Amino acid sequence: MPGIKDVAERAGLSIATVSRALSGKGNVSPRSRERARTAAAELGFVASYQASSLASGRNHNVGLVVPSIHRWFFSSVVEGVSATLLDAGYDLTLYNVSEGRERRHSVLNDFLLRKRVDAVIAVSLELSEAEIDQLLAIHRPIVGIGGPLPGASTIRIDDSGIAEAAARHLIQLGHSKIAHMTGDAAYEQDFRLPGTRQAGFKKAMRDAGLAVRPEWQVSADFTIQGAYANARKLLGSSPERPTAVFAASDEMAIGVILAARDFGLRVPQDLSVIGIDGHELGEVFGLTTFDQDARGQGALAVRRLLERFDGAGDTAAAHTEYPTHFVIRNSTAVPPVDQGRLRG
Amino acid sequence: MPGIKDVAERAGLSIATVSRALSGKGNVSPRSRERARTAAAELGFVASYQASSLASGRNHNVGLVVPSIHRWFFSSVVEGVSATLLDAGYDLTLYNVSEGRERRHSVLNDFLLRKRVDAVIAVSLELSEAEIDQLLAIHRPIVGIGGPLPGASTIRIDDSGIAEAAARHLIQLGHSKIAHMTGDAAYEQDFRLPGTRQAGFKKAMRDAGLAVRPEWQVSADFTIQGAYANARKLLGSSPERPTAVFAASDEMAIGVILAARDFGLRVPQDLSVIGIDGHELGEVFGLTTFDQDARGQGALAVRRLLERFDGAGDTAAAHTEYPTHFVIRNSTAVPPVDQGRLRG
DNA sequence: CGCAGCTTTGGAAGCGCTTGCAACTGTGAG
DNA sequence: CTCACAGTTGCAAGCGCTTCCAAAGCTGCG
Repeated sequence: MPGIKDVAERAGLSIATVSRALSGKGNVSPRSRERARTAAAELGFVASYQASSLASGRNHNVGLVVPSIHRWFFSSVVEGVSATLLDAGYDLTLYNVSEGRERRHSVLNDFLLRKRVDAVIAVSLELSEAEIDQLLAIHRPIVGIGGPLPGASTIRIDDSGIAEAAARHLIQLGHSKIAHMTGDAAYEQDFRLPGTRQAGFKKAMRDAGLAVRPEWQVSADFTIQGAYANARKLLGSSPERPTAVFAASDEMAIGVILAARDFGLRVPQDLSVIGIDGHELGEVFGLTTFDQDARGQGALAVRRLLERFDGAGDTAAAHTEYPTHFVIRNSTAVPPVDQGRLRG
Repeated sequence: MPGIKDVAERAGLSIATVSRALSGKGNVSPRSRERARTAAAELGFVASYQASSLASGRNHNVGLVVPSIHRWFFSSVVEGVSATLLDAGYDLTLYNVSEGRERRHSVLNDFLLRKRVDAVIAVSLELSEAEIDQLLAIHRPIVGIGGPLPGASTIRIDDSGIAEAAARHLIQLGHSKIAHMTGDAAYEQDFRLPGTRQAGFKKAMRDAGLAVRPEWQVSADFTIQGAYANARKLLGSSPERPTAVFAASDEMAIGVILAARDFGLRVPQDLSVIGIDGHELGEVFGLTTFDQDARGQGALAVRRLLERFDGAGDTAAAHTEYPTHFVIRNSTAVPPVDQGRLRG
């Protein structure tokens, strides 16, 4: 395995010059640069990351902390982060902390702190102040996606705003009996997102003078299967059925649609369903949704960091509201004619 | 940020002793060990990975190369690998090479070769001999999951065997008009998996004396939406319809089920569907499938590597066939009574 | 009481790079 | 023709650990 020394010998240059030539930093004559490059290529030399990290303090490695890898949002963010990082020549160290607080704790302490990553991207993870301080203390930029992260830069969509708009869309179609499927308490703890979206929903309802019926506020774990199970309860047991469901994620909206089909309810004729995400499956189900480009959010987070590394960016924590797009397909329509009213 | 020197001073020991005490290697008196630990804890000391890697040659980091992060199989493997690695105190460097050969090439060359990872886990990736040689040349163990990897250890399920068993299950139920949804050519190139499963299917058909009709051999990209689109063509256009579909993955099987529903076909009364995977969504759709524990495969791959690191394992490439379980739910049943035959 | 043989300890030499510094080269202006 | 200066280059000092080695401290047995 060739070292820089071998390259230097072969190129007839000093180690220092080779280092500068290959890294592009410092002044090197075109001639030397060319020689160094050729020699390196011929030997198949690749600089040892540990050595160069140790010497330079830069790792070319960013840590990505996600609460799960199975939810659409998270895997999409990972994809965006990964692609952008790879393009820039950075490694991605993935920390999947799905298994609870304990793992999360050990990740933060034993892994991130080991001076191993240049920066941290935390997705939908609410850290305690102490945890953030720890992270900030090691002098590494942090950017948070999809969750509040006091003291760090964040990228978020306007959760309450689009939730409100989603609900308003249903209301404007004429719905008044609207259910909301929100996220589980387990998620609330970390992400606070369920609450935010729910708040937007409630605001829209209140503004329209509509009642938020507690029995129509259901929750699930953000998965299709979880939402499916609970939507069956919602649609099967209520003496009166909602005419529309606003789900806090596309996966949950799909679960609702599947449950509706089980009961012979047609979407959108009998039941309107709206989600949030822009999941690839939305097309199959004709799902009306707010498209939040999760990949793009991941990519943006990385670009932000790269700017910082280049020294261009300012150190101040910046908060970006990532734009979303309303995608109307055919899972939402005017409510069915009220049977009771017809009869009366 | 405290260094080992600070710990040594505080503990009243030499740097060498502290290093031994904290790493657990070499003889250190219980007293010194205790002192070193306390001092390290008080200072919040964590050894720099780059420094210790440089000095020891061990990185405590394994590279995981996946072709995508969105397919069920891959994200499940990532999950299993991640959890097991984290438990063992290792970092996971993720290389998502979804964007084609070029990216793959650069990952192999510029990233993995940088002496940064202690081992490589390649999922469903077929590497050229040259690429494998390169990997083996840097003296790092490689284990492949779900794909052939000549020269490296592999973990695979019996693809052709379970495909054969799946087809046989349909045949034994009485089906003779069986379609097969296989993977795209794009996947074939790297994974060879579509072909292997297809071979199993064909063998079962041949053994039963049944014809493999080319127009019922369809393919998709392993996604629900891709399979859905092509299943619509299959079920909609054929003059004669198959009574059963064997899909090479659960996600594709689900796509088939959704397409069937669009045509008013009941599963399993009108159409039997069987998949392979053990996808979480299988339950929602009552999908009969072969459960391959993808998480478990990831975990096993890591355990294999850890054994090697501990020096216990032998260097020889080992091939493990990972067990699968047949899960019968209610997407498969006897074929519908043949209308033509009734009339005749 | 002495010594072999063990455990425990610290000194110091790296691991393979980056980079500050000083020396050296070549250029154009004076 | 000389001098100042910018562009190049190499030397050598680290980066923060691990680990070899030799020295020191113990133990127990003859």
